[in-house]
Amino acid sequence: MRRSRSETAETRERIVSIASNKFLKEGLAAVGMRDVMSAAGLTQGGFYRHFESKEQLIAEANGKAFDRLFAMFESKVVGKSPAEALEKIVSLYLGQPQSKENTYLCPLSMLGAELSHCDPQVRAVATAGYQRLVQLIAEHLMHLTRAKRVALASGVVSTMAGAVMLANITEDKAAARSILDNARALVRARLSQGGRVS
Amino acid sequence: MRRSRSETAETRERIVSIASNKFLKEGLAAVGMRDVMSAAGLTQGGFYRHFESKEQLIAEANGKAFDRLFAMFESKVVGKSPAEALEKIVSLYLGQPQSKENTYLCPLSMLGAELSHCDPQVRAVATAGYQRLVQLIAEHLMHLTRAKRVALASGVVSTMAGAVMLANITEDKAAARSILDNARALVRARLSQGGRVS
DNA sequence: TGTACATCAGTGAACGCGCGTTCACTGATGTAC
DNA sequence: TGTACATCAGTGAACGCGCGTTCACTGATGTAC
Repeated sequence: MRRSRSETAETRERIVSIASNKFLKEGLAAVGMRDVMSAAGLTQGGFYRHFESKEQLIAEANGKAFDRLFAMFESKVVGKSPAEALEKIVSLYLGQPQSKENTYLCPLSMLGAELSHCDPQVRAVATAGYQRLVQLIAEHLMHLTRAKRVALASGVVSTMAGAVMLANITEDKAAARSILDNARALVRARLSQGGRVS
Repeated sequence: MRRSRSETAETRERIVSIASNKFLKEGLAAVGMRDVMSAAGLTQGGFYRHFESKEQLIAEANGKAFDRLFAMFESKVVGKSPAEALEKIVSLYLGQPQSKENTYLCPLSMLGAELSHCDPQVRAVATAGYQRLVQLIAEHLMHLTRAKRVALASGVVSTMAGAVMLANITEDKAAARSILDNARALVRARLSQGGRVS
């Protein structure tokens, strides 16, 4: 039975949102269309009224995940000094594996290599998310040329994404924690020298 | 038709070796038993004469990938000073996405999050590989207590694994290269200050 | 050492299953007059 | 504003497919005497 425009739009958003959470927690391959649709209170067949394919849903779900992540970062950082903001962003990013709510997760670290086997549309979303993360870090750095800020931020993002990914693989919680702590220490040490090479 | 003991052992090794390459390049989910067996010149049914399940093959294939990687590192590093050896290992690790042969790849960066959804056996192999990599880096560091060397090495491994993972997602080769270069610069800067926090 | 038998590596068809996707159908919503 | 019709969101069965795994069978290898 046909739904109103607003209902249709809400349903679509709900599907993307639920899919986003499921993909981030269970991986792209492990989540099927039936899983997503039934979690949204719908049946399988309705999926293709909203999306062309699973790949399209993956692309949109990851776009949404990035949007949520950055909105959360910005909300937690308003009014802070650049140094404090940077510290906060790093803490929030590295806190992903231990966060209780689990609602703000980064596709780069949660899906990682799986993204590299997706179609160009999905990879473009992932690459854009990566660049946005680098920009966010870079704009809180000081005393450097723009190019050097971006270069430093890029390294920091690699460290953070790698640490979260590795922490998720580790079953031992203490070991996972120390991976995150060590990444944090490395980032902090590198940032506190302000990009200088000794 | 039954094979001799040595033939059987060779066949088993060949299957693991081929599986290892395929998993690293295509991902765990994308590689099927038929793919592996036919690439080894065999038919699907024979698989279960050698392995109990796909998960067991994944565990052994990743174990083999780590063994190959570390053997390669050691062979390229013999007779070098600790500092040179460290530089070489970092270069080799970060060179994975651009290497022509593609025979020495690290499961951590090539499979990443996919490993965190595997069974405990596979995750244990991945965790052991991670620790081995940390040890390898740590033992080439100087002027620090053992605990500090391990902590620093852990951060370096996060950076390298993250950078390779991110570079693989990026379709633009120049962008991928700069991710790797920036990671390398960060690692180098951090190592050259010898673990000090300024 | 030679013979008789048990073992088992490898074959290829088949199993059950869940996947992504399609389809005919329903009935409320949107549109045209 | 009211009526008649077209649209289309959602349903649930069905499709084809490839997956991991099993199985009866073959025949060379290994073992026991």
